[in-house]
Amino acid sequence: MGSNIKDVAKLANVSISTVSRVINNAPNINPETKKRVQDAIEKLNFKPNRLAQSLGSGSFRSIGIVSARSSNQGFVPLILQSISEVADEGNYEIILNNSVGEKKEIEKCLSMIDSKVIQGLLLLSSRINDNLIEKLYELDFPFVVLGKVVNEFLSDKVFSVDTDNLSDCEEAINYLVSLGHKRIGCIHAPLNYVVSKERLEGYIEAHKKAGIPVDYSLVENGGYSINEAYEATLKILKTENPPTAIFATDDIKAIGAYKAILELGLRIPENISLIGHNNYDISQITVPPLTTIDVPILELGRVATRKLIDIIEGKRPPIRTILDTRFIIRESCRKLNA
Amino acid sequence: MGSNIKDVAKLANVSISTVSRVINNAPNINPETKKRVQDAIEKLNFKPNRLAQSLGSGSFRSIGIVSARSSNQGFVPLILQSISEVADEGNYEIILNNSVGEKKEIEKCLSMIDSKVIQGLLLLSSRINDNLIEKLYELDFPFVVLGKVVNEFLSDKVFSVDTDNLSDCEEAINYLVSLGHKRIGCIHAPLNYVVSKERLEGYIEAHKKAGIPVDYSLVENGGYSINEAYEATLKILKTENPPTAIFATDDIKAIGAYKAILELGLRIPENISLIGHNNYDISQITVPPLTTIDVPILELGRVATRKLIDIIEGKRPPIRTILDTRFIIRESCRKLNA
DNA sequence: TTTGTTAATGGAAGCGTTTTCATTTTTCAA
DNA sequence: TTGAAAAATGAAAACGCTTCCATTAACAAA
Repeated sequence: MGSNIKDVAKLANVSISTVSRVINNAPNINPETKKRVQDAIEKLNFKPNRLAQSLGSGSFRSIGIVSARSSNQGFVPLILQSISEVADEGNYEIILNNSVGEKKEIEKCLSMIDSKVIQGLLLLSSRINDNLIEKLYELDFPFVVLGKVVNEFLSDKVFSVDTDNLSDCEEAINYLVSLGHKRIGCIHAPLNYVVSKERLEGYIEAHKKAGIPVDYSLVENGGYSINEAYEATLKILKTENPPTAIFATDDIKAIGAYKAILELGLRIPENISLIGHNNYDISQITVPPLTTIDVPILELGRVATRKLIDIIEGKRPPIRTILDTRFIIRESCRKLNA
Repeated sequence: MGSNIKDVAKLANVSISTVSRVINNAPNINPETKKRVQDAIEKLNFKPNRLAQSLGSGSFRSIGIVSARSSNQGFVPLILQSISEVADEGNYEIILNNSVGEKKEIEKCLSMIDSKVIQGLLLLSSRINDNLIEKLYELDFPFVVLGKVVNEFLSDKVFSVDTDNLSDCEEAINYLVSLGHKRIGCIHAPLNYVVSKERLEGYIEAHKKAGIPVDYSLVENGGYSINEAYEATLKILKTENPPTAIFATDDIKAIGAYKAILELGLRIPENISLIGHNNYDISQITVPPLTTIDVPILELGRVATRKLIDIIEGKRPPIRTILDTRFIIRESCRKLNA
């Protein structure tokens, strides 16, 4: 209990340099010496003090996760799981930054960086005017963004992993259009997040391409909670000329929409077609099951973490990686009668 | 950029000891000296190297979270938020241990402890045969468990924060009984987690007290996912003598139950009454809204984290804290006709 | 043999703090 | 006015590693 490298060195009858070499798997060690040191380590149950190692080497091997950014609560536990997986493999610790509010978030990040606690940062999403991203870029600190960086100067300089939100949302709307829908509502998330804006843009773009004018009275901010989405849906459905279909940019919002639709005595898909996004578990279980877009959340976390570790270790991974999504047709949409 | 305590000392014309004292708010510093040092710190934008501080002081000020324990995915982001809040206040970092599987989980914990990375550990739930708890207790390492410790030797020695699952589940069953229900099903989580077992026990206990025999063909393991709960409910409903009410030990499972019930052409609450547990957002939005039990998740996280920090800092907080839950009657239950 | 290389190891100087102990300075009661 | 206690500060030894540099040993080529 409480042995240090010195004790090991003494027991193995070598210098602490040699012990350090064994610990770090350095080349050019006599196999016999190595064995002797390893035996001593075992015997003393020696575990290197990570703080001392870090101070000596200059790296604590840890990555920070800026998680409060993800408005989407279903997302977080899933992605943390895959991030942990990869971080563990690379022998990195994960330090959480859950600060709420941009100011506190930035403060906490800078503090962790300045005090040498973290070697890299993973942002779980990107914002439209992302001050943190700008700061990190200026500092030349290793970081990866999950999502698109919209700042025109930075967009091709910042490492990111993402899906193609624009086109997958277009696909969803195209599908509705192909079923004959022309009045399609949209419940989106707050637009200061890039992902939210992109999804809305996909909705708009598809309309343009189909030659259908967007009726903005059918487009509502559904906030972050089921309940806000419910309210937003209600609003849309109570417009003078209500939609025949609704696209929710997130399954959780779709859940709120279900509620509103049912409450007004309408049925899905008979009266209203509904599409979600993300393919959370719950989308399979709704009645009827929800047509949605599958996002490879775990893979997103894995790829991003690998990329971040590469950057930290001086490699040059691709700047931007786009992962595929998958449109999943279930039973929440129907063909509109002519 | 990259200044250290030495630079500050030089600029302020004092020794590094004095700078250290200022940083750490030690007593007995001349206010003028202090001012001078603070100015120098500001001027050089000096931020103490946390790793060096830790090595010097022997504490990195960080707590580990064993999170993969929580089978309950809705729980994690919420509680992480409140944990972060309190940890930030106390100037502690949060390091995530998301290892899957008991063996890896224990390994990772011990490794973090041995290598001095963490000063305390928060277990997001307890298991029936909890080897990690035993190990931590033997090591006399600071830790807090969210949930009950059932090992008879340890139960009154391990710090914990919890709610009274047994009695809140009893209350739920009592309510159903008061509505005239005698055949009540139960969808529970895997019983290797204490909380799952307790909730089932509450169900059983209430039956006993009411003089109603428990029919174990109505008790099913609903696993971790909505889908497993759905399957379990289906099984219960298809028994020869199906129940008139179902208690799901978690709202997520209740969602699975909704699906199964509706699918069989039954209605809630007309044909089947349903009660959940935890009062997640979604329970308000189901049709009809779900009667459930509110658990103060955020408060649970806050109290546990405060307790852990107290332990780390040598104080003696109460061994066990029980927080109140609240039975929330909504519209998913009805009185049974005689 | 001698020389040049490479493998294997040790010594010691960091890394950037905290903390103990000693020393100097100040304060204040007698 | 003195002396003891308290306040303020500094010097230097930790803390437990990594890593650079030097040294020795081994071995092959000349």
